[in-house]
Formats: sequence, C-alpha cells, structure tokens
Amino acid sequence: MGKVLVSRFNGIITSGRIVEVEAYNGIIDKASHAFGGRRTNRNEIMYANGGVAYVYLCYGIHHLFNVITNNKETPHAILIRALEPVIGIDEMLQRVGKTKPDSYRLDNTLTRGPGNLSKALGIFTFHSGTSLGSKELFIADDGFVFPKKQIAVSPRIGVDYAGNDALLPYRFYVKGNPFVSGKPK
DNA sequence: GAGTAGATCCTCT
DNA sequence: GAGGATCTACTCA
Repeated sequence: MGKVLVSRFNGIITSGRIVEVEAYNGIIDKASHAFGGRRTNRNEIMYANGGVAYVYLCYGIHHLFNVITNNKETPHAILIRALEPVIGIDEMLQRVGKTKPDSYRLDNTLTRGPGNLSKALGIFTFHSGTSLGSKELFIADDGFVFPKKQIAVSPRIGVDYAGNDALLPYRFYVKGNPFVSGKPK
C-alpha cells in the first residue's frame, strides 16, 4: 500500500499508487486458486518464489493482477484492486477507450477495480510470471506512506462462493480515496 | 439511485 | 460443459 506500480511497455510508462489490495492466504483460503494445494497450469505461478506477477483472465473479460509474496511452494498472493494514477494518464485513458476530453483527469474509474487497472496499465495474461524486478513491470517505493489512520480493513469483494472465508478481513484500502472500488462511505 | 442482466473466453472437471 | 478474485449499462422506480 502506498507504493507505486509501474509498467513500461514499448517505452511507454504508466504508473499508479496502490490504494486497495486483497490478500489470498494460500492453501487454507477457499477464495484462493491454490486452496487445498490445488496446482494447475494456470496457478503454477503462485508456487514460485515471491516477487513475480500472477495475471489471469476472469469472466472472459478482465485481467486481474496479483503479486506473489511468499517463498517457493507457498502460494500466497496479493490482488491489486485499485491504483491512483500517477504517470501516463493519457496513455491509460487510451487503453481503456475513454475519451471524455472535458473532465477526464478527474475520471476515477480509470484505475478503479482490478479489471480496470490491469487494462489501464496494459497488463495481460501473458505477463503472468513476469518478475517484478524487470524493467517492464515493477513496484517502486518513493517513500510515500499512508498514515495508519487512513488504512481501513474489510471483507473481500466478489468471493461469496468461498463460504466462511469470504468473511475474512483480508481487504485493505485507503479510506476516502476515490479510486477504491466498492461503495464510498 | 438501486438492482440486475449480459458480456465473453479461458481453465478445470 | 460449467463457471469465475468483474464491470457496465440498462431498467425501473
């Protein structure tokens, strides 16, 4: 949280500050693809050493971007759910297909929600497995931190099928930030 | 403003 | 052959 996710494809730089994330707690988390130690072609990446990207297609439309966080054989992941745009806003708008020349700089749907932010940064499934130490895709730390008071916790979104695990407080977000998905309070 | 359907395709059973 | 870590637009009130 508070760090900056940067993509640099074809010399075009786009980046955004991370304002909303969800944790997926490995093999004991029903909402995780790795629940019960499941291991498939798709989620094989989750069992790799931390620091790589895990991207997959959801509902046939949306690319969801995760960061693998733990050691080899321990499939923990963080889903990046929302960014606050920093660099390359025009580029991102083009990728999303938004025009709105009048008020587009205030458009907070650009990187709001996991599907949108992946599209905005130009991240697709073939980036799955990319190291976040690469020059194309990485997370930068510019020293900025959100005050603890601004960080809120809640259950995760869109994981109702996971039973009790859907209630776990694994979602973290910046209070009042307009790019956070879900309903503002 | 709230609630719901439709999009759309890869992955696993 | 079914369903999903989602989003948008449209309906109805």
